[in-house]
Amino acid sequence: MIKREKISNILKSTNFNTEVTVMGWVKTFRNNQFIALNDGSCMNNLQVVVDFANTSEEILKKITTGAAIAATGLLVESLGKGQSVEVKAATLEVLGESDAEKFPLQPKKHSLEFLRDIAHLRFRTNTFNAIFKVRNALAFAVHQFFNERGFVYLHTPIITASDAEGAGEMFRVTTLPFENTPKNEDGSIDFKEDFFGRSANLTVSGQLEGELGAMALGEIYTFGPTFRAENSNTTRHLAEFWMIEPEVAFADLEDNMNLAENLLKYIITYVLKNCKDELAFLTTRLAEEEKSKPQNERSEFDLMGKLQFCLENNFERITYTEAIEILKRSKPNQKKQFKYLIEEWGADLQSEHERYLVEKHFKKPVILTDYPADIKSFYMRMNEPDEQGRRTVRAMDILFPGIGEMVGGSQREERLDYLKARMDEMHIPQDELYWYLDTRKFGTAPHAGFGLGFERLVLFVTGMTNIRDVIPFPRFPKNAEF
RNA sequence: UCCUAAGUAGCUCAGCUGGUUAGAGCAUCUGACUGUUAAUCAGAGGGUCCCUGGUUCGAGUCCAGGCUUGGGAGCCA
Repeated sequence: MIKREKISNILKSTNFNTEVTVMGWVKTFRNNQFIALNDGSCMNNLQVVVDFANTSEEILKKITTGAAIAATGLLVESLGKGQSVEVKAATLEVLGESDAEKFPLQPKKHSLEFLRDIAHLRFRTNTFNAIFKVRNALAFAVHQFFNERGFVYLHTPIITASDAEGAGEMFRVTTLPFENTPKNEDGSIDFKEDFFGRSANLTVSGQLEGELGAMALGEIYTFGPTFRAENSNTTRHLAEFWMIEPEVAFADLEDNMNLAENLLKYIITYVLKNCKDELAFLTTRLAEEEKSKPQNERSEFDLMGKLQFCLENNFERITYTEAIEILKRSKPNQKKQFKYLIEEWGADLQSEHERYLVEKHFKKPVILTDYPADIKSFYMRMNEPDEQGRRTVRAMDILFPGIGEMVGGSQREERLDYLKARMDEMHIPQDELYWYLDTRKFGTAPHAGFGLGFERLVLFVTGMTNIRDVIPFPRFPKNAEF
């Protein structure tokens, strides 16, 4: 194929009157003369000027929105106002036609709901072009951050046999037939006949395996798909999502919080530096959207301002107990505006409470630590009971404005006897997790880690509000199209 | 799963207290124009009113059930 010039390069070029070949998809064709051409290399379009008097009617008719074309001609300074350069097409080839009556994208605003229905084509819009460029940059920044610090990128399994983690409903993995399924004498399914010789599921977290790696490699992280079969219908849950899970040996909760905060700030800095056009576009997009909201619901920062603010300020770090005190004294609690009123220590925080802390009280990201043991997982390190005998664990959740829980993590319980006691208490079978317990038997050490929901990060950075719009092909209840 | 709103042309939406042939803007098609920026002007075509039942002389409109979607809640990342 003829070597094409990327539009991103051409728009920056000043090599006027040289011949170039460009290939891309037609956004609009105005006045039978002007093609707005996009090849995905950047957000902006290149104007290709067609000499319609000397171009066959047959070709002109095929230059429709969505068609793929190749154009060769001189790069010149634009005569028109909206752009600095343009290509005067000497030859024009239609690579792939696009029936204008059937192509669903028009040169106008489409609702995000409609675009979700045509997720296979929504990449061709400015908005999704920007979102997936930013998503890519975020992913790259994650790897760069950890690589610079000597972390090992560990590939934990996607299929797991343990269903003891309690992190949520799991998708079953099986090759057993749906009919005449082999049964045990008691009528239950005989998984010995199944592919793995036992029941298997898609992973809900790589943490336990990650800990095994950290207890030898020192510092590891995972970054892969995660699956939850919860019937969650919200703007911040997916059945298939990507999670980043670092795990660090010889680290406590303090180190863990520092790592998470540094990671988030590093990534945001990277994107501010490397995705200027995309963030500028998304900032404008969000501002437009905010215009339709009532004044009191609009945010005080625009998207860029919000990201900048996040970098310039330390995340607020408070304990659960302190948070409860703040919430108890808060106006919405005293005026009984909360749906769930905060009355006593031990209550799980509802999202209205988290939002109050983050969006009203502190107005910045908040790290909540030391939750009551009763509402947290078995593997979190137990604190000494306080003077009132209340038990807490060394957990931390990082809450972001508009997103809620972005990060959930903890210092891990490294003391074998404590861990076993907790597992018994929570009815987690020790024999199934013998391999996990082995790390505490042989050379146990303090360690800590967390899980960062990648799509939630993309939401925050792009200013989008529905998690289904920041992953190419979202999976959620009743939907696995594409 | 619960609460709530919605589903009408390719898209966004109007359609009153049930009434004759269901509308608009954009898109599409045809023609005009030709340095346009979501081009402009004139005309034309385009409908399983989400599905299944029911009430009624008559249902886009009312009732019941279902499906899907948006928003909120729960589960969580």
